Amino acid sequence: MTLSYDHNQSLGYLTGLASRLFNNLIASRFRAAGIDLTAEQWGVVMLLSKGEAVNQTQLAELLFLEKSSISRLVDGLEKRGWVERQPDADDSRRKRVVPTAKALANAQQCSQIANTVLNEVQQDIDGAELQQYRHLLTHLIGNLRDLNNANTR
Amino acid sequence: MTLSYDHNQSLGYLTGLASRLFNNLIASRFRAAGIDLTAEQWGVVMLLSKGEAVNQTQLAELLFLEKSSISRLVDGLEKRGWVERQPDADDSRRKRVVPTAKALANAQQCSQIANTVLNEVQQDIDGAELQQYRHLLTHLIGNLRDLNNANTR
DNA sequence: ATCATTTGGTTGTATATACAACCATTATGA
DNA sequence: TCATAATGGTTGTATATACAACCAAATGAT
Repeated sequence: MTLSYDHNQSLGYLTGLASRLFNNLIASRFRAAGIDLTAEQWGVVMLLSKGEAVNQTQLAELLFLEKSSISRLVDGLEKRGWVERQPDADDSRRKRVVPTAKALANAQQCSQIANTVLNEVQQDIDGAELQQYRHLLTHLIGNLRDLNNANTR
Repeated sequence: MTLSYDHNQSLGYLTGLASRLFNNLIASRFRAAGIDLTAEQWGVVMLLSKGEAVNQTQLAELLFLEKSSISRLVDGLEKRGWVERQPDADDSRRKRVVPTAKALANAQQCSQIANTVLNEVQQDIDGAELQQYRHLLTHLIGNLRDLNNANTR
């Protein structure tokens, strides 16, 4: 059967593949360094360590994830001792997600590993091209968000 | 805490986000068209419909997925009636994964939907830029594959 | 003040995926 | 030919994620 759709040229497919490879690589580097953290979990720990988020709703907004996904991500992090859920004094529905001492002690090293991976992946690519690439990627994300929202509403 | 790592500029994070948005959008368009297929499943049905793969090992190679992931993907497709597992005459370990009549009848429409999504996502982007982008993305995937393999071996 | 709505989170359920252990079958080499 | 290795798949287990249904607390409108 002949289909006009060409998977290997499809941005959707290529992007998904790159994403998986990225996450796998980060996870395996963390593992090798004795850090029990997935790429996705690192995103959360990072935001919390930087103080860019203090509760789950904020995490969901920053990471563009469903609140239920955040809930489970935080479950995993709590189980592994990277974060703790604490009650919020102002609003008892809210839960403060606080990085533990372990998180704060390891964030720097994790950050370095993540940066190293990034540098290795980009090593043979021209900086200006990369800038251009990131710019277009961000643009695509904007389009995708709009299209997804258009469907929902 | 100050970390050198900048998530919102990180290719890993951005790529993962784009990937999710892509898959969600495709899935929701299929759903809207009454097609019970995820973006990932579409990849399999597409390869089978085009005759680019006939067994699970080939699917795994083309999609860069673990054989166990393919196994489950095919389970889902079989359950929904898109494919059938058939014994291979030459090698009884192998299983032929054959698209059903339903798959063949719907592949064209799926292909169109996937193409439409792609076009909408890229609509306001210059063709040459897009070409450049895809080229770099493919390059990045190559680097990621090398790095992942270097870790494994 | 009261009732309806919104908000912050959790839980049930389903798919996507990796990794490791396993099973059966085929291929290889001594 | 027989023992060993390689191959093709499946299954157990764990995480990531979406969506829908749900609960409790806070907000708002009358």
